[in-house]
Amino acid sequence: MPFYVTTPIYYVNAEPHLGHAYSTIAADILARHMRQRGEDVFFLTGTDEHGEPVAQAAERLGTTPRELADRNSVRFRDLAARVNATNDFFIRTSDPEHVAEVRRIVQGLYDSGHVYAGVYEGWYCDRCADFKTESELVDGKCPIHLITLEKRHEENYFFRLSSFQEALERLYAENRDFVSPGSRFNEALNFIRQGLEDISISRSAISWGVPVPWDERHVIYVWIDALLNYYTALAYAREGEDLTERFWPATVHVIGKDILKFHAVIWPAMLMASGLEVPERLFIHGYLLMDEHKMSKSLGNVIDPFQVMDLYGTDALRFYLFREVGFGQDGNVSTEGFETRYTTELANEYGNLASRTLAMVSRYRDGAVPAGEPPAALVAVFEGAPEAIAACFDRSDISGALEQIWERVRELNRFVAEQAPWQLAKDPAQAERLDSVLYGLVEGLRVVSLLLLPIVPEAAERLLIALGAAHERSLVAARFGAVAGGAQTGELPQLFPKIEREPEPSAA
RNA sequence: GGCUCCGUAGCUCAGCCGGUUAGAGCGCACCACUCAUAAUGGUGAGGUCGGUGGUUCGAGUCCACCCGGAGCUACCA
Repeated sequence: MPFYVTTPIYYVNAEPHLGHAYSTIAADILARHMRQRGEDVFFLTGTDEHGEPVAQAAERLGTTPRELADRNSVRFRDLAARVNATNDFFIRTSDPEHVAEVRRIVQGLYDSGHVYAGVYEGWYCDRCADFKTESELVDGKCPIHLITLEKRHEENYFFRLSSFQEALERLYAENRDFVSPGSRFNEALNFIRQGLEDISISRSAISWGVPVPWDERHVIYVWIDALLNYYTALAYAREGEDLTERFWPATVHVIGKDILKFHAVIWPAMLMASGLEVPERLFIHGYLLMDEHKMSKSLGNVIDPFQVMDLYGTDALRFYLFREVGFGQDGNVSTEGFETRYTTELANEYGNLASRTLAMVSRYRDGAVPAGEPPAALVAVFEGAPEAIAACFDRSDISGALEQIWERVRELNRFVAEQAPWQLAKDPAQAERLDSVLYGLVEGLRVVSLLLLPIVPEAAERLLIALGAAHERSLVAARFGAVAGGAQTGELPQLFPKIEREPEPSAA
C-alpha cells in the first residue's frame, strides 16, 4: 500500500527550532514504521519561501528574497538531516516546477469559475503594512501601534470557499478520522458550520510570489502556494518519473495546531475544486511548552534542538519528545525532564539492559546465543506486540506505541531479576534453564529494538548488530521467537552513556 | 456571547460500551540482588476521582447545574 506522509513546509523566515524538529521527527517515525511494514512510502518535507515577510527581511538585510530563501532553506534541510529524517524529497516553493504547477492549478480554478475578481475591504495599518481583523482591533486601533486605522480596499481574486460548505460538512460526516485528535476534528467542523466566507487568494503590491497567470500584477497568496506543495512535489521529486498516480492522495499530513484551518478547511476545498482527491487524514500535534508557556526567543525559554543533539545524540531527542508529551497534546518539556528520561529510561532501563544481557551471554556462553527454550513468561509478554504497536501507528499514536514498547522493556528487566541468571550459572544442573533465560533476553531485546527502530534508529541498529541480528529489519521479524539461537554477539559500547554535565554556572 | 475540550495519588497522566478492594510512570521511604552504564527488582505510602443534585440494583465512567482552567470563533506566515 502506498503511504504518503508530509510535514508542514517551514517558513524560511523563521529560525529552525524545536517545533520544526518535532514535526519532522514525527513524520519520519511514521515513515520509518511503514517502511518496516513493507509499505510503499513517500515522505516529504521542505520550505515555504514566498510572501511579504521574506521580501521585507531580505530588504532589511540588503539582499534579494531569493538569496535569503536559498540561504535559509539550507538550514531547514540541515535540520532534517540532523534529526535523521529519511525524507524522500525536500521541496522548495521557489522550485520552478512547483511554481509552474501552482500557476496551472490556480488557472484551472479560475477557468472553472471557482475564482473571481473581487474587492477585499479591511482595516489597514500603515505601520504593520497589513490588514487587521475586526476582532484584533482595540478601540478601532491597531493593537500593536495603537494608531487609528483607515478602511482600505484592495482588488483581489477570491476563491469560492463558501460554495464548499456542504461538501466539507459531508467530508467530515463521512470520515470521522479525517482530522485527529478528535478535539481538532470538532474544532475544524465547528468552524465550517459557522459558515464559510470566500477567501482572497491573491495579493497585489507584493512581488515575491507566484504571479497570478491571468493577471500578473498579483501574486498568489502564499498559503495557496504553500498548501499545493503536497501535491506538486510528486510530479518532479524523482527525476524522469511522475509519482502522482502512485502516491496521491496523501495518507497523512502531520501539522501543528496553529495551521489547522488552512489544512482542514481551505486545503480540502481547493482540492475538491480542482477535481483532486482529498488527503486521507490530518494529524494535528500540539505545542511543546516550557513552564506552561510557548517557547519564544523573547521569553528566552527555548530549547535549541541542535544543542540537545550535540550533547545527547539525535536518538535521545527523538525519544524524549514523544515520550514526554503525548503526541497530539500540548505538553511541557524541560532540560530537567530530558535528563531524567535520558538517564532513567534510555541509559538505565534500555541501555543497561543491553549491557547486562550481552555481558552475561559473553560470560556464561562465550558470546554465543544459546538455542534455549523460549521462556513462557516472555512469550506471553510479547504476544501480539507488533500488532498492538502497528495499531497505534495507524492512528499516528507515536506516544502510545512507545508506551507499548516500553512496557516490554520493563518486563525484560523484571524477568532478569526474577530468573537471576547469575544464580543459575553457579549450578551446572541449571544449564538448560540458563540457556532459556539468556535466549529469551536476547530475543526480547531483539524484538524491542526492532520495534524501537523507527524512533531511535541509530541505537536500535547498533544493538541489533551487537545481538548478532544482522539482517532482517521488518516488523514481521519482530515476533518473539522468530530468530533461533546460535548467533554470535558482538561488542557494544554503551548505547546511551551517562552524560556528565557541567553544573550550570549560577547566573549572577 | 457561541462551540469544543479538560479538572483522577506531591508531579505527569491511563481509565473503552457504567459493575469486584480506582491504576501507571516519576518523586519519596524501606527491603532484596550483584549480571550490568552504583544499573535492576520488590513493598509501602492510602487520592471525598473539582462541587452539588439526579438517573440506576450499582457512576470516576451517563444527565443537569455550579466552580476552575485551556482552545477555537477566518485571510501574519
